[in-house]
Amino acid sequence: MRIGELGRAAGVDGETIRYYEKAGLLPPPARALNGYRAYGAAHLERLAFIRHCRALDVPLAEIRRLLDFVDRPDADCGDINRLIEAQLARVRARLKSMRALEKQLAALRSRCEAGHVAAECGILHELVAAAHGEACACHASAPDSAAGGREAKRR
Amino acid sequence: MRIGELGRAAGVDGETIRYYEKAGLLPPPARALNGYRAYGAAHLERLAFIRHCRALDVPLAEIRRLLDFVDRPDADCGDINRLIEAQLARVRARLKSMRALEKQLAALRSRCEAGHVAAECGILHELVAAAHGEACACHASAPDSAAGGREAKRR
DNA sequence: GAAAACCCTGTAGCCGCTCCAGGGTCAAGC
DNA sequence: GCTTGACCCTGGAGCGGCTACAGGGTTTTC
Repeated sequence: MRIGELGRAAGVDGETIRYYEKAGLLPPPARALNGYRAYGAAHLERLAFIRHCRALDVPLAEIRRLLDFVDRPDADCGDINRLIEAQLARVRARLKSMRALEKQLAALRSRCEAGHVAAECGILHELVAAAHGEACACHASAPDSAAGGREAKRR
Repeated sequence: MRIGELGRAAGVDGETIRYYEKAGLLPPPARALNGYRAYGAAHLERLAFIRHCRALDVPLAEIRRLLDFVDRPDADCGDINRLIEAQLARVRARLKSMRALEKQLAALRSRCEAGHVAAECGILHELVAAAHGEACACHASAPDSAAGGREAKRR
């Protein structure tokens, strides 16, 4: 099948499929005489796997590692446990900071009644005051803000 | 004060401060004779405000709008309510999908006992099966994946 | 035989930074 | 006077995970 068909079957945009190919997640398919990519059932399966992992918010680099296990079924899979564990830890950390965030925002929301002018806006006042560190719970537990990644690469 | 001092005072990297200036969030400061940026107390206050909003995960574009209100204290602040409301809605949507995600991952984690080989790995099997759509709760409520932004701009 | 739908490659854009190259400046210590 | 190190400058590239577009070619449908 061609890229559009594959995309519809897996619920993925064609450009994204080409991106996965470039990123080394999908093997380059055969080409028809006109140069069009020609996919088979195996590609659909692999693509569905990738999408499912992405739905679990697993980064592409880890999906690549998972696919390695799929490709080498006799490898030891102890790492898979660790990988899932790490992903779970990431998600839980993010959840925790987001719950704190929600509280902050919910508290803010009720501080401004309609019809005001910015100078008297409770929300704005609260934000400015909080920025000074008064009564501010969220500086302590800020959201992870990109959370690591990328140490010691390049060059 | 110079950029390093400001950065230390606000807990922000100097490069980030220059980035905020380029992005139009911090007004360009005066310059010393040697070309060094020279900041005053107002800059520190504004920077602290920005960081506080970022801690609330408010996107820079919205912080820019909030700063407009700070700068024009006589403007109507009805929009601020809507802005906070929108941010809260974003956070809650993301929370919801992340809770589903956590469940999925936690369920996965117990599927593989150590010492296995990839071909028999419960996690891998589960992922592959789920990708086929069998017993998969997470396709229905996938994480927001970049969540919008960017419609109808450029050109 | 023209229009619409599809495909190709390659490149640039989004966010919010972070890092680097390749310079200049300035204070302290020898 | 000279080195060392800390700081500062500009401009540009990089991250992840796509998405969009320019500028072409092909295939299908009317």
